[in-house]
Amino acid sequence: MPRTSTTKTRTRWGDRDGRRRDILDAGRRLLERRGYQAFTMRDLARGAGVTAGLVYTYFASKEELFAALYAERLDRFAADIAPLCRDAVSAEELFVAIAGEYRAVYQVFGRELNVWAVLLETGASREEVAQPLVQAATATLSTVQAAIERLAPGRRDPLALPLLWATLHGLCDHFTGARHRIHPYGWDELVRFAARTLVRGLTPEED
Amino acid sequence: MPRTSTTKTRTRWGDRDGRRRDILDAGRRLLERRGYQAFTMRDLARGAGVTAGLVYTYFASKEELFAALYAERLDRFAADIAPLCRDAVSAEELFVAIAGEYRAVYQVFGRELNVWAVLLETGASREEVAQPLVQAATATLSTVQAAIERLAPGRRDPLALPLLWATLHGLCDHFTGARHRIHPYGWDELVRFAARTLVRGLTPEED
DNA sequence: ACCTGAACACCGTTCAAGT
DNA sequence: ACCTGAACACCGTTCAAGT
Repeated sequence: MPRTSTTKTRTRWGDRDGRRRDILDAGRRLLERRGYQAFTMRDLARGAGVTAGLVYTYFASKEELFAALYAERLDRFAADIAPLCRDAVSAEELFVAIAGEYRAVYQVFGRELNVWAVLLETGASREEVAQPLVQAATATLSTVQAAIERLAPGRRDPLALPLLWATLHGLCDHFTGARHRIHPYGWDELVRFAARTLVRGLTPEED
Repeated sequence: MPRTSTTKTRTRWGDRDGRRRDILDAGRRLLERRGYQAFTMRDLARGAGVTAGLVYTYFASKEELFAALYAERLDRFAADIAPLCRDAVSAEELFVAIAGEYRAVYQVFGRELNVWAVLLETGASREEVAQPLVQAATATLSTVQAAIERLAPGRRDPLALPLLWATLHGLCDHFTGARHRIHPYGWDELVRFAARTLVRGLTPEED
């Protein structure tokens, strides 16, 4: 076939799995390029080579499609940080490394919907939508928890993990948008400072 | 006039200041009751006793109306925390107290648009919209900064304030939505823990 | 059975026409 | 000059009709 390598072979009529992938791929592409706003079901359909109406036989709503994309991304995030958690030599370095990965997720997904916010709001009524998100989040957290226990053998408060997560979230949000007008500090600088401060604050007295 | 006290006197034809207030009041009411989503310009107009079209002679867009409401709320926030900053006896208590006030703001405004995010995105093109927001934010920050200097006379890193703010933001976001599914800790518990951890982490070595 | 394309209800926004 | 109400362009979603 005289096609350039970038041109995908067309999904066959009736290939539900392939079609579903096409839709998710188009969704991811659109989300990364243009963000959730200016993300139209008609654009999505065009990107996937189908009609808007058809998308609704694969996903019940725009929100559920978004949740599916989110779950996929969180799985990749969990896979990305697993080696970091395994190999990190200090809690401070681990925090900084995870922050970088989390920021990439946040820039695409964080603004409109956040990791857990989807869960109950749509999840209360449709458990099968929330479940992959809960699972990815839980897996991520236990990976990090294991690393914390390895790096900080001393007694560690169970509240530490939620606090670290909230801080990470706040830092990402702080650098999405236009904070530059309020303070002049950059991402690297503030994340490093946060890591140092938190590690120091969480380390037991007899340091 | 045989009117109940809850019935406002109708704004006179041509009273631009009164009309503007009516629109802002209706907007605030709608925002607090139903949130930004399900906030319709037609509902807003009905709440203010006017037509949707008229709103656009007072505010250039839904977003600018929202920014105006936000600025008003931030001014109230700044006024609310001023006495807290003046009277606080410890940095930990101050953090907890401010967190409570900030959460109230966040629950209405935080989800869709955050304090600074509006600034540049709409602000780059329309400075007069961004300016009140920047001003309210700056005023708030300097109030807090003064309190920090009073409570912690030792050398204090300038990065502390941005970190505290990001953490606050992250905590609020963490408790807006459905985090309950991931961890069992409550707001009071986690905020208290965050306050203790941050104060400890920010206090110079020779403690 | 998968899939299309027209339609529906609704949104933010504009603007000629009223007073 | 302030204000209305109809209209415009567009959105998410549905559904009869095609293959």
